[in-house]
Amino acid sequence: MRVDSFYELIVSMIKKIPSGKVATYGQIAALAGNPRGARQVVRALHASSQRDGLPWHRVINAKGQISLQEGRGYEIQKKLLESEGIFFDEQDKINLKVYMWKGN
DNA sequence: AACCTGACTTCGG
DNA sequence: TCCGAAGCCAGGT
Repeated sequence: MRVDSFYELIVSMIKKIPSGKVATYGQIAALAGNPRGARQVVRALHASSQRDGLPWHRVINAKGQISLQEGRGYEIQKKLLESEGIFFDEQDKINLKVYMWKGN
């Protein structure tokens, strides 16, 4: 099977996101070495969410919102984040200034 | 090989 | 501040 170090890197970065914090796709991509690879992060998530074991729900878009649509996991992700103590404002947005993971 | 698609990001009006 | 358009990258058809 084919393994890109970039892909592996993405997965390991996601695993490092601490509970109660979130990271954006672009941020993860940058940490993995490709600032323009946000879409590849999405791909990694799709592939790994099945295997379970990584906090896919802590990855959101640059606006601080969940990118999934209702009935497509949106509610599940929101619930998971709230259970970790993450607060959503009136517009269902997360305050990145407070919850964004600083990386490591 | 060309074209389409996606859990994105950024810039300009 | 909000919305649309363009840019980006890689895998699937």
